[in-house]
Amino acid sequence: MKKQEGARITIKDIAKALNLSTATISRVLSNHPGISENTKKIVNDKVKEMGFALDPIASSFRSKKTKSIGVICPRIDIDFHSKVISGIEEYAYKQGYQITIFQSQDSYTKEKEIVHMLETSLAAGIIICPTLETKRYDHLSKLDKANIPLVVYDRANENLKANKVIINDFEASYNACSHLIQEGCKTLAHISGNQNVSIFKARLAGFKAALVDHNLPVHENLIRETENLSYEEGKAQAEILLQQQNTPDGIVCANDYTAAAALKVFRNSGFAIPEQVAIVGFSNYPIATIIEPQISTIDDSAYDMGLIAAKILIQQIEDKDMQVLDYQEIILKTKLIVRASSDSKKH
Amino acid sequence: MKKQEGARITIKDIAKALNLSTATISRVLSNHPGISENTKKIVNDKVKEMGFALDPIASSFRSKKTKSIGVICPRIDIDFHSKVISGIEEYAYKQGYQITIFQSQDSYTKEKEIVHMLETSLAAGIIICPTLETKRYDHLSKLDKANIPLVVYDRANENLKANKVIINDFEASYNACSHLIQEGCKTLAHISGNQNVSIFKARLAGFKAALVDHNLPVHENLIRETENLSYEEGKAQAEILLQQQNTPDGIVCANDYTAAAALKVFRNSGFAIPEQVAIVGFSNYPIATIIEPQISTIDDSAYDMGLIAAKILIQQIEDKDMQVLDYQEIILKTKLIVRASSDSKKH
DNA sequence: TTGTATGCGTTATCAT
DNA sequence: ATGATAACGCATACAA
Repeated sequence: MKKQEGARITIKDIAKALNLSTATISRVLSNHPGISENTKKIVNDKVKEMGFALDPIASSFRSKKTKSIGVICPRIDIDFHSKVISGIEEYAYKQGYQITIFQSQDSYTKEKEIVHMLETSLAAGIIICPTLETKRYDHLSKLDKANIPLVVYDRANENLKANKVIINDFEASYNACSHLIQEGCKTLAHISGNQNVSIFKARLAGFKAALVDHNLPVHENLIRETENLSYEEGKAQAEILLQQQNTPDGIVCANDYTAAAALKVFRNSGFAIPEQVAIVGFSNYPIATIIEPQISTIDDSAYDMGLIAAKILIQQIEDKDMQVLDYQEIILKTKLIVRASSDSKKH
Repeated sequence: MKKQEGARITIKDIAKALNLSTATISRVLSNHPGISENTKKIVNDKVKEMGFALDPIASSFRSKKTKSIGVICPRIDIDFHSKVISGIEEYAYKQGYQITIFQSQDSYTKEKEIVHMLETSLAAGIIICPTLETKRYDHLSKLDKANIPLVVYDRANENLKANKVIINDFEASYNACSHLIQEGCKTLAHISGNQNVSIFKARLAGFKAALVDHNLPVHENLIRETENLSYEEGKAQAEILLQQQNTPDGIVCANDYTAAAALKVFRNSGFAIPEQVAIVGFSNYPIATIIEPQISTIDDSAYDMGLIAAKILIQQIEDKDMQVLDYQEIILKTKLIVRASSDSKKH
């Protein structure tokens, strides 16, 4: 009886065609040792000839291993996260892994739900940027027991023991502030992000430390917290700064949207940028080079962060037996990019 | 003998605990008709009590169906695509589907490779924005035979028979141009995208049609094609426009980056915006409201596009039996957003 | 309404 | 170096 039209070609068909056992075919296909070069060749040839491909589902089912990496981020359509994911995808694809993406919408409940689902669906590993709400980490720590490797990126709380890929927000912000001081600023302001989030706390701390180290006063009234670092919030806070007695001559912003907003508010009020007020942003968004004057900023290497997160995750997936003893913590270098908004020489 | 610690709970365990057959458990779990309310209840209770969840891999293996939607786009870290994907993810997640993401990097070869892989991995369906290089569509049309529903978004070639979610680029561009004409512009320019791509062809065609319909001349020397609609290319083309005898008093740009560039070039050369040159962009990028003056643009409803793509895909996945006869083509409404760059009244 | 039995395609164990 | 065969967890055809 002829094989039904359209039916899937299986390992059995290859075995039959070559008078070999399915075991041998399987071994060739997964590069097991102890197969003669000759059979390797004839099997591979036949596989190509018949256009055969392993059924990844059957394979996963039997081996209890998948090639699928779960990625959880607050939202995909935020520039930073989409760049990270782009880096993850590119590396993972080359290594034969697929990435499955989830948006937590910054909801802790949803994050837990997604993690649990990935656990039961046998994800090979998980890469996550935890929500702003996440304070407890049980759902993540228990992945260890389930033998699912985990990498946290960007928002890495110190209470969570896990592999981490982060940037040194403290240092980056310290450098940004020091740069403004070197440009001659004396009265410095900071437009900050949500202070419940470690990275924004670190940026504020770096800002303050730079002031202290350079013997400049910390003006608490010039430290303005925002919730989401949106352009609108930046505008509102910049307007408050404008009304202070001690108007700042330098502003370190926790992202480029708020930097753009501050720039606009101060320029519209007649301040020369950077002569009277110098401004530095954070993250190197596209707008930073489109705004006039162009905004000095910190390159946060989002793409690299994704690439490296994928790299250490896959390394752990494939070295599962060899017991990785310590969690890795990769701190990526940031780079201060000086542009017209803070560079008196260029202006 | 006690069940081994850490071993997965299966349907069998539930069956044993309740003195029912695995078939019954399976039926309850997949909501089959013809199960008494009573057994439904005791099974569901036990399932909760034991913290059981179906093994999705085993389930897929057996039923030959997955809950995984493949999404292929040129790059994730492009604002438009990340918004579309965000929409896809949100809808799909609610319906119990996962999305697996791939970047084609605008390579036709890679696109084919990915599609083929999704075919063998039994994707429940595929959502794709084809590459700029894609001219042949065999790899996509044959998904029909494999019984994998397909939805194409944004770049939908007329040669490809498939479900499509697109915007009316012709109309959007026509409206943008007509708007400038109503504002009093007589000499209109267009900074266009790659003319091998249908949507950019349509935007140019819409631009021209508006001119013709309003009895204005089409100046071929004022139609400037770019490869990627980047800010830099926009600048270069704007500078060329500046040197023409017939300097334009209105520019329709195929995206907001080139619009921002044109705005900058013309303003730096002493032109008043919008009084001497009015400008309209396309896509409503974040920069459009940050640049000064703010840029008029077209809202391309990227998020909705993703949402709807997911919706019609899942509908087809679940109605597979009922033979969807025709391909759907959804054309989303666009909206002209008038801002200072083209609105003489507001200025 | 429920139970029995089979097999999906692959990998892994044990043999040879 | 290769073969025979069991087993993974579930869904379904068929039986009762």
